[in-house]
This record gives sequence, C-alpha cells and structure tokens, in this order.
Amino acid sequence: TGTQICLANTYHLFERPGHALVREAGGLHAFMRWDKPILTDSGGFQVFSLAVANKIREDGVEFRSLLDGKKHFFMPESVMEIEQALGADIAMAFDECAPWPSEESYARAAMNRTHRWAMRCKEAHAREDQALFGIVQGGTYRDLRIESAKVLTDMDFPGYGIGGLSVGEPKPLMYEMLEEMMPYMPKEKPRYLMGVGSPDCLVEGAIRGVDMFDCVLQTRIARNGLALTSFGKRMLRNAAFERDFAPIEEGCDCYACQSGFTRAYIRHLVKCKEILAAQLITAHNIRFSQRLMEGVRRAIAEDRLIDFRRECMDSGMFD
RNA sequence: GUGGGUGUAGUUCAGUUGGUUAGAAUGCCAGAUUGUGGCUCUGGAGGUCGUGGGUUCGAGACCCACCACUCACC
Repeated sequence: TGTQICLANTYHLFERPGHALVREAGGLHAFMRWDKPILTDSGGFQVFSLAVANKIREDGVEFRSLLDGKKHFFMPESVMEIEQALGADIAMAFDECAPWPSEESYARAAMNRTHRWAMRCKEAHAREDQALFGIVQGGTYRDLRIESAKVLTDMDFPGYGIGGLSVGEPKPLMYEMLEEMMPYMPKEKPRYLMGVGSPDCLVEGAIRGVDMFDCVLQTRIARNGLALTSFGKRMLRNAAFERDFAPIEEGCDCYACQSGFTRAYIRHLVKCKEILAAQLITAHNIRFSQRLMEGVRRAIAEDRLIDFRRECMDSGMFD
C-alpha cells in the first residue's frame, strides 16, 4: 500500500497479549513480521477515552481493565518500560489528553502535568535504538499551545506529537491551533499530528507544517462500507451500487480495484457482514490516502501545495 | 374424509377481561465514524391484523362460513 510505518498501541498490547510476551517474541517487529518502522502510542489516550473510572493523579493514572476489570496503574516510568519492551522505532511519551471542550484551567493543569510526565519519560527512557517523541497539549487555547510547544522544544526530543486535537472540536479551531503552535516547533524534526486522517485534514495539516499523521478513520469507515475516492466518499452499502459493476474507483492502483472487485460485489459483502468487505475497502482507503500524501509531497517539492488543495477541493475529494 | 392447531410489517413473532394512533426483533432505506477496533451508533420507510359476513357504542381479539398452511387419525 506504500505504507512506511505502522502504529501499535501500548495500552492494548499491555492488556493483551502483554508486553512481556512481545519482548519474549523478540519485540514487535519480529512478533508482527513487520520489518519497516513501527511507532507505539503511549496508551495515554486510551486510558482516558476507553478505560472506565480512571483516577488521574500527579504520579500517573489508575484505571480498570476493559477485559477483566482489574485495576492497573500507568505512570511515565511504567509506560516507558512497556514501550521499550515492545521495541518500536518511535515511542510516544505518556501524556494527558484533555477532552473537548475543557475549561482553560483544566486544559492548563493537564498540559503542565503532561510536561512533567514528558520529563519523567525522557529520564526513564534508555534505548538508544528507539526515538522518544514528546507530546504537545494545551486544549484549544492558543496561549497554552504556544507555551506547550516551547516547553517541549526546550526538552529537545527527536520529534513531537501534537495531541489533544481532533477530539471533537471544529476543524477551523484545530487549524488555528496548528498555525499558532507550529512556529515554536523545530521544523527540522518530525511534527506528528495525532489521530488525524480525513483527506481534508491531511492536506490542511500538511499546509500548516505537519509531517506525520495516524488515523483509524480509513479502517473504521471501511468496516461500515464507506470508501474514500478522489471524488468524495462513497457509501458502498447504498442501494445505488447494487448493480454497479465498476471498481471502487476507476484508475486506482489498490489491491481491491486492481483485482477487479466490483462495487456491487463489495456492497453484497458489506450487507452480508463479510469481513472481506472491510479488508477490501480498508486496502483501498489506505492506498487512496497514501496516494493523496504522495501528491502532497510532490506538491511541496514543486512548491504548489495551495494549488494542490484547490485541485482536491474542486474534484470533490473533501466533500 | 374426520378431529385439532395456526393465519398480525419482507421474515420470525408479541398484542392483557373486546377500548384511543396495532408493537418488538430482524431485514430494507439513509446518515454518522479522526491518538484504532473487534459491539458499531443514529434516524426513516413499511401492516385492507387470511377472506367474507355477524354480534357490539366499539373487534386483531367474540360468533359463523370459506380459504391457506400444519399435526394426528382413518
């Protein structure tokens, strides 16, 4: 699919099968048979968004397992131990992702705690072959975003995550936050906008200086029959595709389109809840997104990214 | 042929001693989904209550006839 890096999740791997087992298997690369780069998210987001009844304290977060209800405690040092056991190429610092909307006082408290945790992560992190990225927070408050960008930059991480965005706030607000904080982040290091992946956000993010993204959108919408195309979204579940024997997108070089699977057949698979539907649409959505980013990189090289955005908008890709 | 049972949404079924606009599940139609998940979630359309009579102020419910399906017996 042209994918160069794979994301894995610390929280989920800690729950099952457990980081000790992954370490025993020789690390994530060997375990998953993926020899390209891997990034592990710290599990900070999951602890706040998934785990029930979590208690945030200065030293860490207490939460209950979704699998068996057992109490666990995540703190910067323990998360670093897990991430080093997993052995990804990039490990994310353990942070606190404030929900949207949040009061400024709470966003500030979460941000400051994230800064202290980032420092503890840095001190606890020892693997030379693994890069540790800090994460900028600050909710939707421009002053906090700028402060967070400065503080983390001073800590001198090899790369930076931009967290706490794409959590329900309006897109223009997210774009504004990116514009505010980006001047304070080193442009020679990767700046990674966490959790963003819709076609319009990818291009808008790139325009504002983002170098990396990750997102579940491509696979999540694929599970429900929604395909991304150059001409906008296509809900393949819809009756309109019942007798449509064309591929998902004419000219697409993804596995599904190149293999000749038709919209009508994929719609049939979706209606039957056959997993192959999700697999085919996922392959398409990811390849579509990779091609979009290839276009972004080309446009940057040719210094015509703004025109590229206009072309995408005109084709209906962002609808 | 005789006796019994069942006919309510596309499907499987609920529906109180007869009482206002006949419900559910599933399917169908459409929308949502942004630091992965493994459960999706939210709306909407859809019924001459087998057919025809009768009783009643009022019948999906009660009575009669017929039709269909089904079980048992001959």
